[in-house]
Amino acid sequence: MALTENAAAERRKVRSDSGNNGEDPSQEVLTALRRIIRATDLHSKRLAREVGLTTPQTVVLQAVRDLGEVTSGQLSRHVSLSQGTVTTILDRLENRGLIERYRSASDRRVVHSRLTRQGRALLRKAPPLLHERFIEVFGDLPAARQRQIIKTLDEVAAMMGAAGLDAAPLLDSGASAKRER
Amino acid sequence: MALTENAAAERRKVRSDSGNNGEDPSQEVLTALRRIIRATDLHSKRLAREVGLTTPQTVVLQAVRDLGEVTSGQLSRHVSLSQGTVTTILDRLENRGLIERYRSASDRRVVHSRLTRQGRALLRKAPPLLHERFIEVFGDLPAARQRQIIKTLDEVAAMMGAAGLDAAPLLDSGASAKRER
DNA sequence: CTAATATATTTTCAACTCAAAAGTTTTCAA
DNA sequence: TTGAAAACTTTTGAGTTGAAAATATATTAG
Repeated sequence: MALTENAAAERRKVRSDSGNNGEDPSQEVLTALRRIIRATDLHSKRLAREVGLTTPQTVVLQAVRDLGEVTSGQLSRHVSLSQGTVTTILDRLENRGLIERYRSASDRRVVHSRLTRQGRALLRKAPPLLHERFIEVFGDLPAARQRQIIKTLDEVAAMMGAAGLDAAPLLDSGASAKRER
Repeated sequence: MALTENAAAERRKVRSDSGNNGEDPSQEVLTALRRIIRATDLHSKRLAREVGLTTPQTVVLQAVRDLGEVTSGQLSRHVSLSQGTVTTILDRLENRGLIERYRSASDRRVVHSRLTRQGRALLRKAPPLLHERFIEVFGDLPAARQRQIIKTLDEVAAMMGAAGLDAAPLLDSGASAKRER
């Protein structure tokens, strides 16, 4: 009996809900993410043109700098990219003489990477990995707001199932313990 | 005395030199974004395996459904992808018989796309564009928190320069001089 | 009417990305 | 010792991505 009225009421509620086009909230998340991803792509292409290094190349190069003699597996976990992806990026960096690769003497399966002099020099010119406007605007926010944003982004990453991937490498910084081989 | 003006300079000074231990907040944003982007990539690959449509393909297909007879330029703006990208995705969808393309009779430069029966059928199986876990967890959050998250993501997108990028840069010459036609 | 210009799309190019398969080397068990 | 299994890395295959060049068509100035 009251079914039709309930349906009508529900529709009315949905339609008048917010100023926007009655979008499902997940949809809005998706749209926002797509714009963020596109912005990072555009920025990366611009860096490639102006500085000669894309964002992923820079991230990997910095990781090589920070981790020292490092295997591609460690790199892969550190920068959140698959092993194959890291290999192709290292290929390019090696071809340009920015890094060197060599097999470990003790275990010839593993391949170490390290910066060359040129890689170190190029890295000093430090291409900014985020849009300048972002760095500027973000840096002007109150510290509390900055933390909120980071926390929200981490939450979203966790909700998307990205949590476990970097759990292991947390040891990287602390695992300087005793790893004798 | 110049202290207030040095705020910006101080911000920039926060670049750590050799091991970036200090965890500059921008760096944390970058890391979170990379994990989010990776999660969306992984999800897209999984969809491709299980449903036969990647995320971008689904997004474009849905846009064709929602916009009706649509040009690739309109699609490009609607889904936040470059024109060339949209073309390659439409190529794939067309090859599989999910859409049709045909030139406009009135202006033969423009190409319209529309769903085929099969495209419509496949869309009804609606592959979820976000990780199920995300949809579930996100949906359980209070509505106010959901809105906060969306607002934060939109803010981040805007800070990265992704806000009005679609239309504006196309009119680079003359800067919005209005001309009667 | 013709040439220049503008508009819409596609093509080309280089890079990124992951999964899965393939290739090496090491370790371990029988 | 000899296989088999495990551990690492690279290769392969398919798809996404944007910039810039190339095409095709339309519009406009002279």
